[in-house]
Amino acid sequence: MEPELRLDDELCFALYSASRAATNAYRDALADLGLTYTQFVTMLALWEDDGATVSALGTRLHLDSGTLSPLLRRLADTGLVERRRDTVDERRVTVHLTPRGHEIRSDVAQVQHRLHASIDMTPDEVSTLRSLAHRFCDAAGTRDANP
Amino acid sequence: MEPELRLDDELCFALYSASRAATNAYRDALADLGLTYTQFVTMLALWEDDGATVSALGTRLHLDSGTLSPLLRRLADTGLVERRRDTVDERRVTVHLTPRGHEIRSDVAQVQHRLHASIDMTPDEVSTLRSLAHRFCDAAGTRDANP
DNA sequence: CCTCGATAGGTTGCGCACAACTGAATTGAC
DNA sequence: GTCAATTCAGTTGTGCGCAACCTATCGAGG
Repeated sequence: MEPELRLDDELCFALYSASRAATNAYRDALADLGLTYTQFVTMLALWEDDGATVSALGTRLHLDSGTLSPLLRRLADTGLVERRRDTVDERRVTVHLTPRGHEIRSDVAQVQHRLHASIDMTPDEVSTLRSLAHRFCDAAGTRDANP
Repeated sequence: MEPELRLDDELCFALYSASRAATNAYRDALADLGLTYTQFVTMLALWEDDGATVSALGTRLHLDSGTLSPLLRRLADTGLVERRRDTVDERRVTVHLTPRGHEIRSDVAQVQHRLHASIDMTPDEVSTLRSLAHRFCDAAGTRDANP
């Protein structure tokens, strides 16, 4: 007498599978550049906003310091970014691209272009999927704060 | 001179964000039932196919034994499933729902129903998003084995 | 000043995901 | 029948993702 609960009918499972499929599609190409998937999206955020604070990156990527702190340490270890304690407000840490961090941008763009081309979906489908995913994000992200 | 590389234009980031938003939406309700998100989808698979082998679950969920082995151990520890070494082929392990594993199905169905209702999207949008996500999965999942 | 609350970033612990590997069981070629 | 290749589940190691917690710093009110 249960309603559905069919795995393939669940939107959440479709998104979960699609997200991991995307991550896996990127894995090898990004590994050649010494990046993981999350490090890659963090670099995307930094190419848009070099010198952002850790919390600004967290807002942009929906990640908290528990994820970002060690991730940024690894990006610093591999020489792609540099972390500086803000002199005005010493609680803040700003993240800056190194020359090498700027350099790999074109390599990453190539990887992107190659993977986009290999996906057998029309531009319309891709566009619809992307905007619906954003809509879902907004709809699900509105946490009800009922006191 | 770089193409785009805008975070919000990237399909992969939209899927990655949406997937995590879904997981987060489920987290609290599932925690009340003693489940994590991956354990929840594993239970969905088992309610469809009780007694499946570990590798069958892996195929269904796109997960490998490195993820499933410890996960199934935890589900066994909490008394929701039982693992049995197949007597015919002793390499195989079959996973069986316990009475408690069957019991919580209705609770999980309620959680699902509640969360589905709280998403502010039309049935059409949900349906389109789900089928496009499946399409993306298939398109990205086809790994090219070029020797 | 000084305290109090809020904020920023870091650490710890747990549970995924996945690669790489291990060992046991089975299958296939001969 | 024997042995090499394959299959299956499990283990190890790394890197997220997130909750819970910690410390240091800042800002406002007294």
